[in-house]
Amino acid sequence: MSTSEKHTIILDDFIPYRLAILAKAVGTSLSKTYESQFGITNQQWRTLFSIARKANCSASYVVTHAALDKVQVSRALTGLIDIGLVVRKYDSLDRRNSVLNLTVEGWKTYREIALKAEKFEKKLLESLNQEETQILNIIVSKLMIRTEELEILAKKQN
Amino acid sequence: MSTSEKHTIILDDFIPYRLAILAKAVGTSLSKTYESQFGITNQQWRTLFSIARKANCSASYVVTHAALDKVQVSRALTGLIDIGLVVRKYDSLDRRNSVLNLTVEGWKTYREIALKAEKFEKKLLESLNQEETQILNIIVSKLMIRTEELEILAKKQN
DNA sequence: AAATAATAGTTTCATTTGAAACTATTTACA
DNA sequence: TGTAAATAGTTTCAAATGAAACTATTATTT
Repeated sequence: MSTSEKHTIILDDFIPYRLAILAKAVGTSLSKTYESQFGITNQQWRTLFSIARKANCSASYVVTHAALDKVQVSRALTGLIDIGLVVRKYDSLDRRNSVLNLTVEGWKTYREIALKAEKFEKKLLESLNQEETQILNIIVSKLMIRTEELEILAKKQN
Repeated sequence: MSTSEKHTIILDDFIPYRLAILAKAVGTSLSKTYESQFGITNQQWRTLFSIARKANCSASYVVTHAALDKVQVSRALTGLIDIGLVVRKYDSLDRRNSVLNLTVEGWKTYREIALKAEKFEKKLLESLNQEETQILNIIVSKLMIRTEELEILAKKQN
């Protein structure tokens, strides 16, 4: 074995790479089920789903619950308000906080997209047996936690 | 249960979302281990790794083996050649095809990044037991295949 | 052999992105 | 009370992205 072969990483077997490819493929496939029909971006539907889950929430709530940054949420909201799916008011007790809600049309769109998303997920998971689906969820949770741990470790070394 | 709650998708439980978040977190964490030190982007190291795996390859080879599009590969190569990690010649039998190789410096950088990447993957997978790691690989493969199937099915319906 | 199509790769341009700077409001504290 | 710090959200600007148009070369057709 030559020196150059000692550390040969086969991209196809490298977990971070595999996860990136898979997540992109799944995400692209899913987005096709709503983007053209509803004219909504991934960031917008994540925002929509966050507001659906918690009425009267603020943009900050969306930031933490949709894993978007505040710039993305600000832009997603502008779009959603423009097309009449979301209404924004401001908290009278603290006028910095927005108070977000879905309109009737917003709820309708939300339900339609949610239905499609559920169907998509169901079809995707048909390829796994019940045990695998369960373990997948456990593994994803473990890897998320581990990644955070590694981040903290790395920071300490700087 | 109200109509609006019937199809409540909790983002945190939605597999496509979970995969996206996980892949992004892992990718960001990994990229920190090489981006600053080597001044190399994700696309560039994927390109580097593809060439390391197959000397004298063409840009098209990189396109298929690094899951990048031809624009990304073209730009990654420009950068890698600029900083002296890759040399490009052209196939004398078909001058459209490039013939790519790592320089001595390219091999050195490759080995250093490969070592870091391996360590990172190892640390990441420390959170899983051996069985889980195995199943993870099986699941990722199955989901990749399933996503392709769903894409084909969706296309047929248009 | 000339015209057409196909392939490999690059450049252009319009859009997307995200960090940093900014506005507006509220809180802390001197 | 007035000044500084913090918080919520928006805008700006420069870089990253990707589709489409482009160049260069080779293959195929007529």
